[in-house]
Amino acid sequence: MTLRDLDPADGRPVYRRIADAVRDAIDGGVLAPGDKLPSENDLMARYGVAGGTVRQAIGVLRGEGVVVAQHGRGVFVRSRPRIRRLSYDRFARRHRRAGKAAYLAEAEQGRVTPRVEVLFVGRDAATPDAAERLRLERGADVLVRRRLYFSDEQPTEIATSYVPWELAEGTAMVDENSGPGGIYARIEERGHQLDHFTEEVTARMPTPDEQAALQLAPGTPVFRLLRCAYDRQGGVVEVCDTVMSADEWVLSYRLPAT
Amino acid sequence: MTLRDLDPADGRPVYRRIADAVRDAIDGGVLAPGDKLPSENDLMARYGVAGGTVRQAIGVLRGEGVVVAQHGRGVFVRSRPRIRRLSYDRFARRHRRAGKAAYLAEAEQGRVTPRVEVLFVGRDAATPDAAERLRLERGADVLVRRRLYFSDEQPTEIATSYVPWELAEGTAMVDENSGPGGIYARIEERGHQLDHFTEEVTARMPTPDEQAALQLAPGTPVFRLLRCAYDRQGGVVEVCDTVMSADEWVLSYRLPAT
DNA sequence: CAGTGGTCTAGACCACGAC
DNA sequence: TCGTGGTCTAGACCACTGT
Repeated sequence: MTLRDLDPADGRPVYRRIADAVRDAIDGGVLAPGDKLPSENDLMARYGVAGGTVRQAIGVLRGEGVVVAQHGRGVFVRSRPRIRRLSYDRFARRHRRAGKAAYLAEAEQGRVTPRVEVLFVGRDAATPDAAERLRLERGADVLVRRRLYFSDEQPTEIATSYVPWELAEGTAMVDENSGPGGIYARIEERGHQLDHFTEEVTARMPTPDEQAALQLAPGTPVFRLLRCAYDRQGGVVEVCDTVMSADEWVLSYRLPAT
Repeated sequence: MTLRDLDPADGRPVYRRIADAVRDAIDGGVLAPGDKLPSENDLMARYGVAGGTVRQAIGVLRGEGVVVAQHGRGVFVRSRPRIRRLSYDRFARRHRRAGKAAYLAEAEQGRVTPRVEVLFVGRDAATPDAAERLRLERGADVLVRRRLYFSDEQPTEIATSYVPWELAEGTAMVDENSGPGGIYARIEERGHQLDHFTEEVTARMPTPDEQAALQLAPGTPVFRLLRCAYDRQGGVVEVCDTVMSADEWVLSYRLPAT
C-alpha cells in the first residue's frame, strides 16, 4: 500500500487528510511526476469513504496544481515544466545591435525553439492603462502589436505592445515582421535613443481565456508584466503588456544599493 | 431578481453557468464588494438545482478568489485589498543613511502602520538555496533572521535572511533589533560596502502554512523573492527569501537599455 | 466493453453566527 | 432558535479512454 493511513485523532475533515496523504506520497517520491494516482474507486475502498469525499480531496490537489485529471484515463502527478529565466539585461543594446529581437536573444540562451504568432498588428485606440503610461489622452490612436510566443511549440507568453501612432507610422513596426532588432531598433532609427525600461510585475490567477491560450494547468498563476520604454528625453515610447505562466519563469532583476 | 437566467442552449455544466451568472453580477456591479451573495437555499430555489450543484458553483468562484465564505454568515463578494508598490530603489543608501530599515522606509511612502514580528533570530544551518547563493558549503552555519511583517496589523510578508555567520557574529545583527538602518547598515560597518542586489521573482500558490500565516483568501497566489546582496568585491553578503501576497503588491523594477 | 473521471441529486448531520 | 455554510453519504447517469 503506497498511501499512509489517516490519523483518526486528527479533527480536520477527512477530505483534507486524504489530500495530505496523497500530497505526502508525492512529496516523498512514492508517487513520481507522471505517475497515475489510485482511481476514485481505489481511494474509496482504501479509506472507506464515499466517492464525493474522494473527489473533494482530489479537488484540493488539483487546485494546488500538484495533480492533473484526464477524463477517462485517471489523475496524474503533474510534471513540472522546465524553468526558464528572464534576465534583467534582456533589452541591452548589444542584443539589438546583433539584429535580434529581445525574445529571440532570450531563446538563444535557453535551449528552446522559439516561434512567434502575430495575433494582431494595426492601428487602434489605446487601452486606458497604455494611454496613461504613454501620456496620451484616453482612446488616442496607437499601434497595437499582439503576439503569442511559443517555445518548443508550447505557448508561453502573450504580449501586447502599444506605440504612439505618430512614432510607428511609416516604419516596419506596422508590418507583421518588424525587421532586424525588432521594434526597439525601429524606434531608435526614428531618433529616440532608448534610455531604460521600467517593469511592473503582478501575479494573479488567469482568466479562462488566458488559461486556454497558454494551455495552463488549473492552479497555476500568471505573471503580468507592464513595461514602459523610456527615451533619453524621458518620454515613454512604448508600453508592453505581457502575460506569462508563472510556473515556467523566474524573473530576475538588479537593484541599486546606492 | 438580481441574477440573470441560465442559457438552456449552453451545453456547459450547470454549475459553471451558475458561477458565470454570479460572476457577471459582480463584474456588472449588481453585487458590490462586501455584498452578501444569495444563500445556498436561495440559489437552489432560484435555479432549481440541488445543493451540491450550488456548492460547486460557489467553489469555482472561491477558487478564483472573487468571493469569500464565512461559516454561519454567508458568502461575500471579496473586497480587493489596497495595492501597494515595492519600488526598485528601496535599498538605496539614502534610506539606510537616514537610519531606516528598508521596510520602514517603504511603509513611510504608503500610508500604513508597519509592525515587524521577529519569528526567529539565531545561528543555524543554511538551506541549500541560501548556501549555494552565499557560496558556502551545504549546511554551513549562518545567521538566520525570520520575520513576519504587518501593515495596519494585517500580515503581508514573511522574510528570512541568511548572513554568513563570520560576518554576523558579534554585531547587532544577531539581536532581535538589528539597530539603525537595519542589517545592511551593520554589514557596511563591517567593511562590506554594498554594491547592488539581484532579485529573482517567482509566483505560485501558497502552501497551507503560508496561507494561514499571511491570512490569504483562497485563490490568491504569492510572490517569492530571492534576493542576494553583493558587496563591491563581488561577494554575496546576504540572501533574503521573501514570500508575500501577490494580491496586494506591485513589484516595480528598472531595466537598462544599454 | 470495462474502467475512468465529470456532473448531479436528495438527503443527513455538524459547526458557526446572529438574534 | 434559526439560518448559514461545511462535511459526508449513496446513489444515478454521462462522457471519455483504452481494449
